[in-house]
Amino acid sequence: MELSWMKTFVTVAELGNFRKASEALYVSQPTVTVHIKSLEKELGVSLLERGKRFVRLTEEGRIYLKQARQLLELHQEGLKKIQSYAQGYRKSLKLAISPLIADTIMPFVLKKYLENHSEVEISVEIMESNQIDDAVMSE
Amino acid sequence: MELSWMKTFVTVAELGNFRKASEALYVSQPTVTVHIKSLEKELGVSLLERGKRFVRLTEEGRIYLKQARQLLELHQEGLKKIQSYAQGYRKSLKLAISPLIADTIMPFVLKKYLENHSEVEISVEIMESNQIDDAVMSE
DNA sequence: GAGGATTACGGATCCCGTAAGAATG
DNA sequence: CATTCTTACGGGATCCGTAATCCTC
Repeated sequence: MELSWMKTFVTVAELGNFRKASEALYVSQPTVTVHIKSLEKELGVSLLERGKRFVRLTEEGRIYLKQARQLLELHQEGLKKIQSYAQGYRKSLKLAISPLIADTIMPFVLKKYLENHSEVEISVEIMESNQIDDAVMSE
Repeated sequence: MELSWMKTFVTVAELGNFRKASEALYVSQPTVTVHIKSLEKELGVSLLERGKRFVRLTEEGRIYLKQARQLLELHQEGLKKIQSYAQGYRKSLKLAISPLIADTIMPFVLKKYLENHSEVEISVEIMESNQIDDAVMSE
């Protein structure tokens, strides 16, 4: 299942016209036909009713349109999320430290850090040094 | 963007192992490698950290895993919804009728119908006969 | 004949599996 | 040398655009 098929379908549904959709998506008209057919074949239902001089959604098409929109939306969100993260944005930081450090150095270091990174959410777990290795490995 | 890549990724993440994933998905091991690489390339981030003797999610991977799961779930729901509909299940019925009918025949017919189809949700719109044609055409 | 969708078709690309390679323990 | 992931490679399928066809106005 190819997401671009859904995008094509949604575009056709919105523009009500294969040619306009092909222009909006910068592909040829036959490609639109093929995308729609592929989608219909994979779903096993007919999504668009090809009238004489118009294209209309079938009831199945109307139902699936909602789904496809949600899916594409979710996908876009995912892309955004993952890429903003990759660009360096962080919102949480997990720390595992030994009891000794936790009582002595850490409070001071943490205070300093948060002064400069107030947007970062920090969670601290206190455990023995020899457990930290495993904890990190197993995330 | 191919949904099967996400499926492969989720499977690898769950099984923590390319080979096991390949067996679970009934594909060869290289195919798993390729799917993951394709996904990583398209997202522009590294999802899995290939250790010497293990495979682990990167932070990006952890974030995207949630997304991918949601997306696949949504997709499954969509398939189910559309196919149960195609099998004949209906839950709503829209009617457009003229004022005269609405006052005379319709109430009786509707009552009868609902006695036998209690699961169907009906919405009635009253409009002039000559408008009904256009309304149906434009859905 | 203009406009819009489908079908036909050819070349480029992609996809998957097999085989070989690399790295680890 | 057993296990596991990656790279190489070849044949088949797929994908897209151009061109031709169909159909309606």
